[in-house]
Amino acid sequence: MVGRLTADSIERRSGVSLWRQIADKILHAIAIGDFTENAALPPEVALAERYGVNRHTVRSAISALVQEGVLRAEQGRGTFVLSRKRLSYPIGARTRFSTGLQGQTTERHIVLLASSVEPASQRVAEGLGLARGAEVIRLETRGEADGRPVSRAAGWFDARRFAGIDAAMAETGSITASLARFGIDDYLRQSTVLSARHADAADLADLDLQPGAIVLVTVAVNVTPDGQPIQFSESRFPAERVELKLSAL
Amino acid sequence: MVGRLTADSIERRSGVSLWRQIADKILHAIAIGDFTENAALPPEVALAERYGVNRHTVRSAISALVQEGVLRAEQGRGTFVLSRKRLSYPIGARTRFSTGLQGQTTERHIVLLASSVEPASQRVAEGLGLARGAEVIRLETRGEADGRPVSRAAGWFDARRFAGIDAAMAETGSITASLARFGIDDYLRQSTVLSARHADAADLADLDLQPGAIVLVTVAVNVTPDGQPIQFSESRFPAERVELKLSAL
DNA sequence: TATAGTTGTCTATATCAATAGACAAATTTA
DNA sequence: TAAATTTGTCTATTGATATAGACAACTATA
Repeated sequence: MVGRLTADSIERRSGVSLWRQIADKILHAIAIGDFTENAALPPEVALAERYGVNRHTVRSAISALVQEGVLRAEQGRGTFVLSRKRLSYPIGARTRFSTGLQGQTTERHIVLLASSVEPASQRVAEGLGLARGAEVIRLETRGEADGRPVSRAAGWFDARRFAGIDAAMAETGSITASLARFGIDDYLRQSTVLSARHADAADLADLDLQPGAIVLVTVAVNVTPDGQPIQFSESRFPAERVELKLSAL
Repeated sequence: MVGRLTADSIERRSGVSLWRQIADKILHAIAIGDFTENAALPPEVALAERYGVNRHTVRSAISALVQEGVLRAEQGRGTFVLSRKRLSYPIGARTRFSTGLQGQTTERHIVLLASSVEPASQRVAEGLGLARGAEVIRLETRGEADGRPVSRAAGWFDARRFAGIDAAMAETGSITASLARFGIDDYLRQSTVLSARHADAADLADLDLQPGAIVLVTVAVNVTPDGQPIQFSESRFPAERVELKLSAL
């Protein structure tokens, strides 16, 4: 029902071009493992027939994916899959960036892109249990695994309790390690709200995506084991490279 | 960072038309509550300027949303928001359709669209702990709340253990009630894998969506309290109407 | 009752997206 | 080597997308 390169799923006049839709389908098929690495895609004429479009339209889709580094086309031979399956990012009671991707990647780390002190917006204040306008520290981060961006997040912390967490983050490259410096040995994911949308210009730049890509968005609150909110965050994941695995909390 | 009608987020040559991107932005802004019901949208010229596009392009976006029933345009007065915020669909250890939407809707139910007996595919077999090709019953369902489709799911059950569950489902309109007839008083969500993609033709028809819409996809396994798999399912949710709230398992 | 502000309609033009067909170039297979 | 298969390139045409400008129609307000 999902994922196979099925015929019945191309929409015209949708505001999404046919080549983009076909590119998305190929990406999805690769992501769920329909094509192993180095496998050959069906020839262009076959794909065109399957989707009921012109061969040139299929070529547009393929060339976009070649551009993205997902496929490699060889004249006379065929078109081949380069990239691997989607990463499976676990979300649970103890959601941690690095440990979650162990086994799937050889290397991963978090980069601190920017930090600032600002008054809490309505939703941040609610999430952290602070008064609206209270000072909070915002950390803008990007998660990378094997050299590819896999997440882009903003995290907010009570400025009074966590003064200097930006420096700690820059030094350690780890939220968990930074919180440890403030006496937080353990923390739990209290709530996660999930949505999806098209990537905007910022996402495209931050996550190295091509226009038209989809991002998964999580808005979450982390708390101490006794239920005290310590972090409010909004994270964006490239849907073509990451799926979220919801594990037992 | 997210959600406001921001200027910096329109991509050209993306395979997604500008009017579709703007329509998505407006939908998102409504969904996260930037516009309350009956609120007026900024005038077309203002939106055009904000996004750096022609007024006619904004009009295309608006007319698509009027078509979808999200907005109402009145000549001389303005354009107004009709629809409410997204439903928040809870996913946790005891994910149940009806109870999860209580409080947010006045009415909700599940419609059985089709059922069949078939050999288990690789992934269904893995999910249910059966041999590949073992007989399974597939139930195709649609969840509706206040008359609007909010989910479209396929569920698979071991045909030997749950023979007749299709009839029970048709009669009761509830997975929980149907399972109860087979002695399952309680069941837990064991795993959920989440992804997002553009809606395909089937989604458009089933979920009453417009072309270009995004769907959230969950693939889940439900087990008895002692860990025995009883249901494998794949559900699709319209991202413009539903967000997923991951609660404690 | 003017006037300003807003949506609705029309014409025209340029660019992107998609189709159609033909043939070249490279590789594999018979 | 010849034939079949597959990707690459080119020309031409059509329809959708986007821009630009002008003005009509309607509403609210000064």
